[in-house]
Amino acid sequence: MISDARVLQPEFIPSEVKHRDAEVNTLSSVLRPLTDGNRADPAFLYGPSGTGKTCIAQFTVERLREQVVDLNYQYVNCWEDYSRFKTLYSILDGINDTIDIHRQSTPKDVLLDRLRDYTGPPYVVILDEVDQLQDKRLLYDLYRIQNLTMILIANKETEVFASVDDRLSSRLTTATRLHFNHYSNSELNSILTDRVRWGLDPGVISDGQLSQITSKAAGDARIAIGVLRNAAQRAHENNLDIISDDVIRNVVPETKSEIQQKTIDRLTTHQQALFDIITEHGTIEPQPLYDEYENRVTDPKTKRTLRNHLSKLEHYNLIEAEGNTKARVYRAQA
DNA sequence: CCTGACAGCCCGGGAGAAACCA
DNA sequence: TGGTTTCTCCCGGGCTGTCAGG
Repeated sequence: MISDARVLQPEFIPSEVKHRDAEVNTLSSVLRPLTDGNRADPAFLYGPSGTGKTCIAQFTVERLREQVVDLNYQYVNCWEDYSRFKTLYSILDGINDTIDIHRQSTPKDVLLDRLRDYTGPPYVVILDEVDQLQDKRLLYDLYRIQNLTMILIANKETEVFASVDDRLSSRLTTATRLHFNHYSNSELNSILTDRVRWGLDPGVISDGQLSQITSKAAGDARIAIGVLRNAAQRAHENNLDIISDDVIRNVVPETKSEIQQKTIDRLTTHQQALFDIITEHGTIEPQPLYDEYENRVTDPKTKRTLRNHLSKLEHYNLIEAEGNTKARVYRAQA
């Protein structure tokens, strides 16, 4: 059934990408100075999830690396490394300059100094989910590093620029912006067709079934590929020779909640409790929310901390917060 | 009432200095 | 003396109180 599981994984980067020629070309031309050993202006990739931002960034840099003799690059996910320290650490890690600072008690901002002292070949840093970075001033510091080229990735353009101070935003306005739209159904279809050809045995899934998957994916390649992967896995577990319509139908909602669950798993128990209460109620006012939280959790945190958690949940697009002032209502994401 | 910016507190943990011990 | 344990300091990060503002 499955001949190559790798190509069905979300982090797989194909050796050629489809339907993003324009984006790849634009990004390549932005990065062109690197071929002469110079730094390139920052690029800013934004658009909804599953539209290929991360993939195209990595693909383009990889391809450039094959052409350019000397080029360092590092992928940083700012969701995981959301603090200034972690992001810097991760960036330094990309040039193997962290051997002697595996520790915390290094003098303040020695990490940034390190980076300033970097004199190697051009260094490209991909900052994914950059809107999750808690201290955006870091971007300004990074911008001023010689020889460092930034590729920023986020869902919404405004999320990043809103919380950035003026010095940086005036500079970032010159950054090349690339907007990624949802894939059309036929684009998704051809992406899936490739994955099927590379990853599955011939004949296990029909064209009609692929269309069935893409129509459920709403332009999100991550969902489409995830459904394909789960369907193949499920069919394999059930000892089926081919993927049945039933399997696909069952696996669609599972895959969607699986993707959200990945986000939820990264939350602390307190954050999860808040999230659970809000989802169960649909909408809820602050006070009842606090009350219920206190009932549900041993060793509850203070209201102040809950507000921190809630704004984080909102930032992660797990909940919505309506009304800025006393009419505040928390609402589960549709 | 409720929020969000700001600042300060505390905790865990690493590092280097200091103290201790054979 | 050399090796080992303890002390002290510093950092990042989570949490909280305060406070102005809606």
